[in-house]
Amino acid sequence: MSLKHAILTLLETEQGSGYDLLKGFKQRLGFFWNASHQQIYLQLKKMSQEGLIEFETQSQDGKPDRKVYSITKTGHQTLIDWIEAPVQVNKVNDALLVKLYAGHLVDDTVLRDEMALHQETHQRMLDTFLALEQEYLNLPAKQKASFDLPYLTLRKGILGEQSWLAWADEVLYFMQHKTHKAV
Amino acid sequence: MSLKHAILTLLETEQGSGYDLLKGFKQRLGFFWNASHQQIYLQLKKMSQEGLIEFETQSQDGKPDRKVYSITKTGHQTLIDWIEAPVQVNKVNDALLVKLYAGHLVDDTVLRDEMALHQETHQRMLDTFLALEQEYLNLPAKQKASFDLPYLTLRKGILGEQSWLAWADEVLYFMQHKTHKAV
DNA sequence: ACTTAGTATGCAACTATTTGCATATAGCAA
DNA sequence: TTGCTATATGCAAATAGTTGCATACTAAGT
Repeated sequence: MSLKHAILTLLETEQGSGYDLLKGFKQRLGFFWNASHQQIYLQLKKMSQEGLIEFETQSQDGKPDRKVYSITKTGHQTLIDWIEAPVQVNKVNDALLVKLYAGHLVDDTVLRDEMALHQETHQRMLDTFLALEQEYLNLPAKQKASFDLPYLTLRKGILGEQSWLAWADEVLYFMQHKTHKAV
Repeated sequence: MSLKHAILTLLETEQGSGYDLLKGFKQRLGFFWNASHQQIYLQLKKMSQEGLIEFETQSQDGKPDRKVYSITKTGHQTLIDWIEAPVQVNKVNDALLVKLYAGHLVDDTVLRDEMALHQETHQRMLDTFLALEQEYLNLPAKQKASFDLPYLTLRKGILGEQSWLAWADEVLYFMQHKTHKAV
């Protein structure tokens, strides 16, 4: 399980509430780790029971209390131990490819429309990543050095999306070609 | 849930036992859908209760009985309905990237060793996919046409692995560069 | 003789994730 | 004033996936 370790990673940089972590997942780890708010709040509860993190309650006017979590020494060591133990190569379970595999069962337009939808999303993600890359590249050298490892994860996002889009071009080219023949 | 639909996809081509499906996942859908034997047998049981598939028991000498499953009309329609309804863009949860993100907490060699391990696996996968591609390209035109959609999924595997390896080169180059400076 | 890999199926317990519900306030736009 | 987005937290039920165990026979290698 790595949601635990992803949370520890975020809290290692700075303390925050469940809501802060949710934003952290969306903005900082979003292209390689996804988690819903339900998952995060439940996990935070478990982790504070295990002593990996601790929290302080901040009361606020009108709004519900904010629980600000921070990492403990045990949590810090748990994170290091996890990083040092090898993990399995990531498993892929991609429903779109299952659909394509069985695509002969449906009309071509069905697949083309769905491919186009996914293409838009991936293009938007690539644009976001490229903008983040520009931000990074414009930083002064000293700050750049402190974000070097996160930058490498961003590069994964960029290369991954570019590869996805290159593949989509192949698929859509092929489908148009096939349709022309059929007509 | 798509394990159900991945199974229907395999049974749509030809009937088979749980063990046959396990091999089908490893050989045919392995680079975009992974499932353990425990998952498959349980799912087959549920799906036959739902009427999506049916089975015939074949007794064998010495070995346990083989249950040969085939898709029903309901199952066939369920698969088509699923293909026609859009699915979400695939979510990524990649532990290796979480590790890299928090990599400043450990010695550089830890990350480099783990990257090298993953690199080997991805290289082996790419080699397998390229061999499968050659097999496909050497088929006579008629057979080629009947495997065109599965071939597109194979292309995804090839482009994906090439992209992964290109990224790994960036990461390892960066890490060596950093080490030289530190020494 | 012993071990390993392959064929063949399955249950049980646990862990992880999704979906739906529930509450409560504030600001902004149509 | 109605709806949408954002802030802020959480429970409950269902579904999905992993890990460990269990059985039983065959064939090939050491």
